[in-house]
Amino acid sequence: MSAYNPAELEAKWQEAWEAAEVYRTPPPSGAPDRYVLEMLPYPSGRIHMGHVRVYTLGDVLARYSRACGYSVLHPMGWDGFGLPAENAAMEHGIHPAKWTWSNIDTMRAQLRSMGLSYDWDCEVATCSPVYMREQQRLFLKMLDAGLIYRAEAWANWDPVEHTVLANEQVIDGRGWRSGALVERRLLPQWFFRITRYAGELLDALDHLPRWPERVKTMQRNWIGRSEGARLRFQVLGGNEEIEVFTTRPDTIFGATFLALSPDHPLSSTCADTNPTVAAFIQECTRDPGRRNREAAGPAGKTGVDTGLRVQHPFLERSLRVFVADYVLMEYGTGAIFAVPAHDQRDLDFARAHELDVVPVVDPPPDVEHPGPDEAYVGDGTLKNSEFLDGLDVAAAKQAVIDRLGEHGERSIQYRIHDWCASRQRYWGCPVPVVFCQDCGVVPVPEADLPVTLPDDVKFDRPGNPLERHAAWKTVECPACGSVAERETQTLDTFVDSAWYYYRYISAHADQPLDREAVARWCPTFQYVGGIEHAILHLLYARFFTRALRDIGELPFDEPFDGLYCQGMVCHRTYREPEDGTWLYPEEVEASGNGGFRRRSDGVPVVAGRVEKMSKSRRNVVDPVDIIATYGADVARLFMLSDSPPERDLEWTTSGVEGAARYLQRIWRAFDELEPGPVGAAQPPRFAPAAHALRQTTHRTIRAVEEDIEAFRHNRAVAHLRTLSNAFLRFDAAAAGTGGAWALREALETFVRLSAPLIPHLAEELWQRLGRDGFICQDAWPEADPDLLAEERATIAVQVNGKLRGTIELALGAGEADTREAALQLPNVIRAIEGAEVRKVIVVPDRVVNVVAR
RNA sequence: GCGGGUGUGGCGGAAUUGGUAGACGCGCCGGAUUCAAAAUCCGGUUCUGGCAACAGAGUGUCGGUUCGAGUCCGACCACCCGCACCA
Repeated sequence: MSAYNPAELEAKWQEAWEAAEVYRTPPPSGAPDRYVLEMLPYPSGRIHMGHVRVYTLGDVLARYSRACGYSVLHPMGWDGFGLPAENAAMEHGIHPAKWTWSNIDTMRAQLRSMGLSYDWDCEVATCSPVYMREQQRLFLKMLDAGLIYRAEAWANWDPVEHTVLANEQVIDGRGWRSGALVERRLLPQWFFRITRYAGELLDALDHLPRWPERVKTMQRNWIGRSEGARLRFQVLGGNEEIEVFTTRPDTIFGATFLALSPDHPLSSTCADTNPTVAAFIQECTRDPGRRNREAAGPAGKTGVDTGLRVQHPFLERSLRVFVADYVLMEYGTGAIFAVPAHDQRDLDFARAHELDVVPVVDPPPDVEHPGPDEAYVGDGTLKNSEFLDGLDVAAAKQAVIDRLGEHGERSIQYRIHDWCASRQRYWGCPVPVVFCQDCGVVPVPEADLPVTLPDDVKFDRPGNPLERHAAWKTVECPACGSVAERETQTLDTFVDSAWYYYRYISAHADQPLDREAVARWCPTFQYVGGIEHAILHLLYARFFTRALRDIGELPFDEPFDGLYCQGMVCHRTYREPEDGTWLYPEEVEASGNGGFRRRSDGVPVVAGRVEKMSKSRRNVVDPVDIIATYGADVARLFMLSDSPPERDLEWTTSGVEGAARYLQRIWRAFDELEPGPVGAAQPPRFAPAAHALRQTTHRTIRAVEEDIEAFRHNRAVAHLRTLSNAFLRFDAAAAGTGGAWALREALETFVRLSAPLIPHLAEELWQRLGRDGFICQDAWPEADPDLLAEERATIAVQVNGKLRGTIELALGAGEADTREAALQLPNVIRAIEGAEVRKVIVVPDRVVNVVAR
């Protein structure tokens, strides 16, 4: 007997798998196809526990699916472009390409050590020239189709990263990666026309039953559909019109003024002649922090009168026009009509500027009337509104829209904006166009693709080195041959990740997509990844799929049939007591009585909250160390045990050691137990103990398959442990007839069921059971229905709903027998003594409830 | 403010969807083994009372429906997440 030595055993099986190419994607065979996909990693240089968790989840599904007879595609790749490579270049003088490719090599080896069943033949790195070429081809096709355009736009400028950010990448006014306060700059940018698909992207969410509800909710909110009307107001004494969007056309008679965004074109027109307006606009531009941020009460709303007046569409009255900082250019038309009585923001502004408040909606009688500084936004009955008087809000909206005529029409407004996808960075996919003095924007010809990045760049100062690279930048115009300039902006890395999962299938194609292969595997059966991509990446991928459909590359709409978002991997934080610096877990040990102390000097350590593993808090455990110490199977098993995959998981030493102890015990059990010979015929009869083991075996099959399919891996592990508990205490010799056979069945079944979770150990145990071939290529066992059924039922007996005992009867015992047996329980007799039995409820095979008083 | 989620032993979590609350594990306690320890094995472990049989309480709080509620309904509390001056 040998000891369980994961390092040796895992290396051995990884080599054997590779030599036999067991994870190669099978050619079409008539078997059903399944595409199992996990979000590709950024090649930071080291895998972390979050990777271990996602990739284990995906791998379990891939392996389980193969066992169930599916042809499985399970690829992996690298999100190769991105800022950390440039930061590394600045800090350490390493070229981003070299840094990235060497990180990819390291991480590939680390992923291999996890025993993941990838077909590396499909591997894709988004920073490879081939990927760039195909992405640039797609870019030009989309540009041609009008799905991409270039426009001067207010951009979110990250002063730390020296680049523009998409709205989605600005969180609380700060860059999502740098955390720097974002500035506003007017720049020419490339946009993807995602708004063209706003309605479709929203409606299609209703047809994604295997997506988490919260992700769909987040996307719905992000797309932000509002129904209402567009209204045009004629400016008095001029020929301009001001167009506004409103969701409350019913309140038009309560409108007391109009307000323009400081960024509204008309605001700048006014500024030309009106110094007050000019000063106000300048103030707003200088301090972007004052906007996009809610400020409560009248003090939070500033603005100035433009002196303009507009005509009310239904009244002889005219309305004043203000420029107000609470009106956002980014939403609707950048102008509003203000109804202070029924909109809190308008009311705040009106109070600050002493403007009229005209209530036009009476709350229903049972609703409390709002205070003087409180706008009423609920339903009610219209008043002071001419032809609307007496209507409710919904009817009034309809009536106003019907009467608008030339003044406006029904309109649907979305919150989502076109996707600003250009970045002023080096390490990204170049936008394949050149600018020519005479010809304007000219696409790079097909034959000249890919536009690659120059190698000879320096990162000695901030900004985009492409702009400073004259030799690279200067080109001949493809159209007229005169001197032109390359676009120096590169694409947001979210463009790369918006379609990589199609490229896996097309990795060797000389065109962006291998349509036949894509049609075979897509949409993806299951996508697994982090919730942090709920909006950005997943929305872009959904958009890209539709865009590709519309340029004729794809025959379907949605990329991912199923989506699963796993929880974070967390760990307790520790701080040094005096100066509060964070301590790594390996610097800390338990000091008994629940406390912790520093390993080096025994000084007590302050134990903080359990938080997501992060380098800044040092509460990280390196998967490479864990795999070296305990093995990949232990790491995988621990990841799957205890916590349901969608919840956060707390990494603990005792937890890993528990998983390691368990695998050791299994290892020993396979040495010590004595199952029957391989391939022996099933005995005609089984002694009771053997029969009971078989029942446990077959019930475990059913339970584990249900658990894996429902992503309840923690339960699958619990059920496997129940099975192993059963065979560990099983004595084949003492069991009698069929004992050895039942034991072999239990052990083989255990190996089959656990193979998706702990693939290396499973192979080894399979071999030691005397079986040939790879378990990872073997079939999932089938549960025998006869063994799933119970023969006897334990029935709870209650008196007035309180449990007083249980009786055991043959399954299917009649109501009368059940009732009689229950009433004979001494405990029941005692409990109903002196009371009158009024009713006895009998649920066969389940429960008896005696109602007595 | 709007939207979504979660709340069960000391801890992670189970509970066939209205029918024995606490599966499985971590931790802890006791025992065996050992000169001793580690490892391993056996037993116990929701709380309170009791040697025990057993009794009482118990799934965030309060109420309701029901023979019976962790599960269904209503109100509330706490925490977490997303969005947020979105007209």
